[in-house]
Amino acid sequence: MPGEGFKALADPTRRHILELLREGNCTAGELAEHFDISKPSLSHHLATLKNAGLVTDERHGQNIVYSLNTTVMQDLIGWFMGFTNTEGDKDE
Amino acid sequence: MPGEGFKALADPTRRHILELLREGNCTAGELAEHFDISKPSLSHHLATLKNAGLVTDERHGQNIVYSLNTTVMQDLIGWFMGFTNTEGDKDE
DNA sequence: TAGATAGTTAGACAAACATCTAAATATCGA
DNA sequence: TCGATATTTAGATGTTTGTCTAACTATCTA
Repeated sequence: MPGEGFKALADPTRRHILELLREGNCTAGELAEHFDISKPSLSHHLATLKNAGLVTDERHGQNIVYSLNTTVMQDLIGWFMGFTNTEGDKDE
Repeated sequence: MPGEGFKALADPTRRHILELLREGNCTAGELAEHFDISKPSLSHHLATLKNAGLVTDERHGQNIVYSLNTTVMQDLIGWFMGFTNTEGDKDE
């Protein structure tokens, strides 16, 4: 059920996090440098993304490195794909 | 700015409306038959979708017919596409 | 024009959400 | 083990969201 994924995508900060992660893995601190919100707020957004399965985290010493989970991203894209090429489903 | 679109997609009822509209245009009343919420609530969801540009409405006599706006849908898909085939952006 | 039907707008309310500060946990280095 | 650094958890607060009922607007038909 992709519901959590869509809810996670509703917030612009979280979409921006995903865009940053697309360029490469980041620690929570590195991500925080890109935003004007407190670290606890960012941590909360990361928890939301993790809960939705969109990112994974892994501790490396003092840092926690976040990575994109493209598999779940693909699932969401799959939903959208149902809205493209609908002509093919009908009579054309 | 696709922000409104993503927010509109965050609600399961609204996603279901889009899925129904994908099969063909519907009046507000026809859509209402598929949900257990009041008509004002549904109307509010339709207004949200319309505000996001995801649907258009047109009055036909007593009825108001809602249609999918696939163009805006494509814009959202475009955002997702940035997350696929990222290998191609790098070294492969 | 009066009544019925289709749909929206207005206003209220509880639940969910984004944010903050303060405190806690985890790891590293001396 | 002690202090510094990185990050999360706890608790509070203001805003947004989804829902409702009641009332309103628009259109059709007799």
